[in-house]
Amino acid sequence: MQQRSEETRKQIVDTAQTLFAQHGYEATSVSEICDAAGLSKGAFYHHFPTKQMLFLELLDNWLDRIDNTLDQSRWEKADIPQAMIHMANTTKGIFQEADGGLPMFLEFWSQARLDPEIWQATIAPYHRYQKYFKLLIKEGIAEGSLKDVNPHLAALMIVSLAIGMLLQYVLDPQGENWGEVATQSMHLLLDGLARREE
Amino acid sequence: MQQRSEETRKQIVDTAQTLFAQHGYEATSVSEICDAAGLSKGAFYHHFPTKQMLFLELLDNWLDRIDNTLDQSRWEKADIPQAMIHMANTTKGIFQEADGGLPMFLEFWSQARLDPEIWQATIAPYHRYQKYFKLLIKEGIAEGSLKDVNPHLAALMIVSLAIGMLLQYVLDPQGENWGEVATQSMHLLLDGLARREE
DNA sequence: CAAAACATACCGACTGGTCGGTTTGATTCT
DNA sequence: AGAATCAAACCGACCAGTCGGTATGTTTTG
Repeated sequence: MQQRSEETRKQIVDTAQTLFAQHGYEATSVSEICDAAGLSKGAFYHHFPTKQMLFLELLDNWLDRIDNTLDQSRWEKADIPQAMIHMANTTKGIFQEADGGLPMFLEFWSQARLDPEIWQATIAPYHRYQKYFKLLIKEGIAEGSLKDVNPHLAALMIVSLAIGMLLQYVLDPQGENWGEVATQSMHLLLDGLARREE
Repeated sequence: MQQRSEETRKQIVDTAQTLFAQHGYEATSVSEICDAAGLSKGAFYHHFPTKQMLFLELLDNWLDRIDNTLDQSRWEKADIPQAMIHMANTTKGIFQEADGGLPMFLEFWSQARLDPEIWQATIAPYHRYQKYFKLLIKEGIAEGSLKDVNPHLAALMIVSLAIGMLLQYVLDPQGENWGEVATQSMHLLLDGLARREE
């Protein structure tokens, strides 16, 4: 019993993931998901209270995968700048992890920005990343590998860069080798653009 | 006669701008726009072929205003880094220029990303900005105020930063003084984060 | 058998867009 | 001047279809 139930649930999630990525959240109807999954609407609403809740599950899955990817590159590096560069390297994986699903997250979020409940679910992880990098930079300053910059500001910058690149990746996936761009950007950010007097 | 027509058209555009910003693009129906504008659906479709086309007009208006804002800070420059910082200063104005309308652009774009025609209308200005900054950086390198970095890459970074901050501004307008953050970030980007051996 | 799992038929609300008709205001004709 | 004319501007009832969600029935499973 539980066996079949879980399979069905997984089937719904997987199918929805694919269709959302393909046509977007709004453009994909519950009926379409059911048809493609070879199930009925009854089955769908047996497993999920609303379409939104199904989506939130997808969102959580994705955030979890990001967290894992990010944490992995945290521990092996002794030096903060190196850790940051390594993180930039993993960006490509994060891009692909979403597997074309990024636009749908964006769409969903922009739709649900007025719903307080959904709003919390989306903004919380964002603040988490902000704090994460702030801490990282503080460590870097403490260990002397980074300048004595404003950690909060620097963290905002890094998050901005990440978000900006994610968005551009969505916009134009083929236009650039975004994984490479992420890595090089981190180097550039660490070194600075302006010529120094020597 | 033409007098009235233009007033009506403006009325539609203004009302739509407000409602889209308030509730989003999809969530705002044509009927709602008509009601709020004190007009009929017939009037609406007399002036605009589709809801999408009305939106594209709003988009164009906004892009024009950005271009103007950006170009203004271009000519008084003495030195490329200074011009870049000055541009970062104007970011705040660009944020406010959209006046709560940013989410709707995002939503619309994420919805219409599969429509080739709309796609062109949205991606073209984006590429324009990329080239604009690339050129700026080349000039900076030529005049010796910038390091000999990869101009394309640096331009991508700046655009990424801008996009990322725009998005975060949308996400959390009150959370930070984003105008100030933009300015400081540009300084940080020019100087770099990493401590130099001296 | 009871409860969970799934299917089917259906609902009410709402959508963008259409269409035949009416109003308006400037132009032309007498 | 004033009546006739005509096209642009505007109205609003009305599609044809979609949507998320529900109520009720049927099958499967422990």
